[in-house]
Amino acid sequence: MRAAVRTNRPRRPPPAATAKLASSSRPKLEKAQVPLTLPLKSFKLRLANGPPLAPTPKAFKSYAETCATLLRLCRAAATATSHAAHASSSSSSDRLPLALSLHAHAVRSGVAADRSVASHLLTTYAAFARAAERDRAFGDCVAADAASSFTYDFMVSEHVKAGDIASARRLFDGMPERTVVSYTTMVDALMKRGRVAEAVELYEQCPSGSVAFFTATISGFVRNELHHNALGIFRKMLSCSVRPNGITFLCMIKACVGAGEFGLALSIVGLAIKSNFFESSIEVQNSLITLYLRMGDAAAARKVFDEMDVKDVVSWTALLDVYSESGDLDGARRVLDAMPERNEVSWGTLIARHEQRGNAAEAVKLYSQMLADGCRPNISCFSSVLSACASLEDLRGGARIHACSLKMGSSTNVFVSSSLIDMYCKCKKCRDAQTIFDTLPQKNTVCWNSLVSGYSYNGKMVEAMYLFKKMPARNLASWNTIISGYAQNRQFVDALKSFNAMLASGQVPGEITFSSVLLACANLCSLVTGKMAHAKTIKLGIEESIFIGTALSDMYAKSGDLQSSKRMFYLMPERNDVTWTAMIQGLAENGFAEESILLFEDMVATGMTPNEHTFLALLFACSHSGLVEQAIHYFDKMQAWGISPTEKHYTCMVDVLARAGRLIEAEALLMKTPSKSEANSWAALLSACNTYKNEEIGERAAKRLHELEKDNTAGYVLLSNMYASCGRWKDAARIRVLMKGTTLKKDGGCSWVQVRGQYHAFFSWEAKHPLSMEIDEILDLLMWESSL
DNA sequence: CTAGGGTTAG
Repeated sequence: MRAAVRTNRPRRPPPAATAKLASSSRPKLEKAQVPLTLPLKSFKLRLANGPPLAPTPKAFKSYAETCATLLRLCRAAATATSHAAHASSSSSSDRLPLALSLHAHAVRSGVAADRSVASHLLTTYAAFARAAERDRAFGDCVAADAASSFTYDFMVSEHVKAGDIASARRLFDGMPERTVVSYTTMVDALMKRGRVAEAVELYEQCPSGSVAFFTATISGFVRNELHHNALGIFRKMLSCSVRPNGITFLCMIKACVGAGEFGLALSIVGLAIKSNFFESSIEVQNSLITLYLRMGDAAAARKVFDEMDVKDVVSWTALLDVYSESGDLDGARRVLDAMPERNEVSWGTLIARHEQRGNAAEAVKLYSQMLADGCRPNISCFSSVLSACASLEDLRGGARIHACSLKMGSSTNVFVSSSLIDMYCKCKKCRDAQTIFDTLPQKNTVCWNSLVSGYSYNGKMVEAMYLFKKMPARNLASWNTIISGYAQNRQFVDALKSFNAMLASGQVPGEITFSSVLLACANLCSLVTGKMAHAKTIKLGIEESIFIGTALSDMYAKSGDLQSSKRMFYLMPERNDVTWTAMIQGLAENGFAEESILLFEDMVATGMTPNEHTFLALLFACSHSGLVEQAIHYFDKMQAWGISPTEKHYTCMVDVLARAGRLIEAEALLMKTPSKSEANSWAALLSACNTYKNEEIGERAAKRLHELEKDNTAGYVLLSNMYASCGRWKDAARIRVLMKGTTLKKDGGCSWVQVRGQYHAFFSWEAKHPLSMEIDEILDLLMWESSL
């Protein structure tokens, strides 16, 4: 069954083309083929007898009309061949020489300057894809003052079709009188290229309006995600008493969906039904499926689909998305298999949904199935599957798709190349990403952002900043990329510097910006900067956002201002699991273990589901306050909730047991740890063995620690300390010598304060601060005073 | 010569 479909597909044109062919081109083709031979033959005969003169104006007119009709027949033959492959190619190829001789003949007999003949000549050459002759015919037409509005309209649209907007615009500007049709063509072309401002200017200049003109403007705004502007145009259109048609309704449903104006959408659907544009248009019905889907009413969407008389690939694909959106990807797959025919959009939808939900492997698998089904991937498809490869760090798969996009000529598309840059960077191939970037003929801000983000992902902040500075244009995402890049690489001071540069540049920060900025403030314990950021969120009116609220509460807690942290937490209009976890963690880190545990119980009481991070914060609280029994209780409870402990949970548990001196239990738990790679757990145990002077377990722990991490300095220090504490000085010294031999340097502690915007750092292993002498003196003084 | 605007995925 599937095999039959597969073999048929490449031969069959896409459904949209079929519909178009059926409605417009095919009747034309038949009309052209029947009378084609007869008049042309008689005309050839007349040509052979020499050009007839046109003695009376009436004869001249009829001769010109004949000429025009014949040229129309020639053109019809040309368009018929280019539209349908099954039309006999021989019949059209001999039409071009005929058209050429007709042209010559028309010139000789002086009818070439006839408006009708001139425009037919033009359209004939265009249909034969003879751009040079077309332009010459147009020039002659203008010179002979035979250029009608249609001629200009036609040429403007020819330039637009060729992608030459500059020429189209020049011609449009030079038109003796601009028509609504040309306004429509220009507005549409500019909108499709994202040049909204220029399009709007033309829209406002246009003195009148037609359905197509208003609809093109609406569609342009929708395309550029300016949905509310689209709604405004619709109102304007109605106030000009221009009646919307099926296409207008289609665009308006899209506009309402984009703007989230569902009520309005439904009344527009009502209007479409009343004016009979609903039943007659499969497209309007298809867009209604998506409308209900976006409204969250899957049942209604399904009902629309079921009640449709005629369904096409688009209807089926929309249904497929109804299943994907509700999370039923298996159901979506069943729809795909049940579809009478599939196209690249159907596959692409399923691939994209899998990719978005984190099923990257499935997305890649579906991609190969799509190829096997005979569908050619398009831009969005490449983009989704490359993102999937990026998250899988699948360099081989990604490179294969890169090769495929190269073959199909899509690799230089900005969407595809941004995904390629991202994919290579995630696979740690920054050089390849850079090469792709360098060879791009035109790049947009997204391409730049991808590479900047790629370098910061690989910890190369110098390169990232170099690129960032070179960017021709920066948007909010660019600033977010560089700021979060610094924050992720723990260069918090640089993150704040970039934030200040952002504000100075006039770019308004967004929620994502603040989450990085507040993270930086929290880690620098820079309460003053954090408060300033807080003030900015209030000014921007985003302090009520759940992300901002959580980040603020976290920042205050990490900076030690628990009062403010709690106030933020309790004032938040809504909280999620992350919010609760941050507060529980904040209390725990500041030593309020009991309060932390109470808050956890509150969280559960409100019906919120704790996640693995919540339990980690809770166990952390217990371990820092020596609440052994509680820790054991919550560790068991966590598993009852269906959350399996990670290495970090085990580390916390080992720590709390070991600190309480329950070394045997701690070691037993550690042996049960599924992944035995967590060196910190063994270090915690070793440290406790040091405190409780247990050499036997201590030596085993040290051995494991050494196996796991040869370069783990902490292990050496702990072991050495343990020997020292037991009085085994020789062993202690041996470890110290070993450390020196491995050129290991003991990691030291570091603390800092911020004074008038300047950071002062103090290291445990060396006195580096230039004022350390003075500081020590003051410290002595303070200690002496407090001892009085 | 009756144009010019279009449904599904990202």
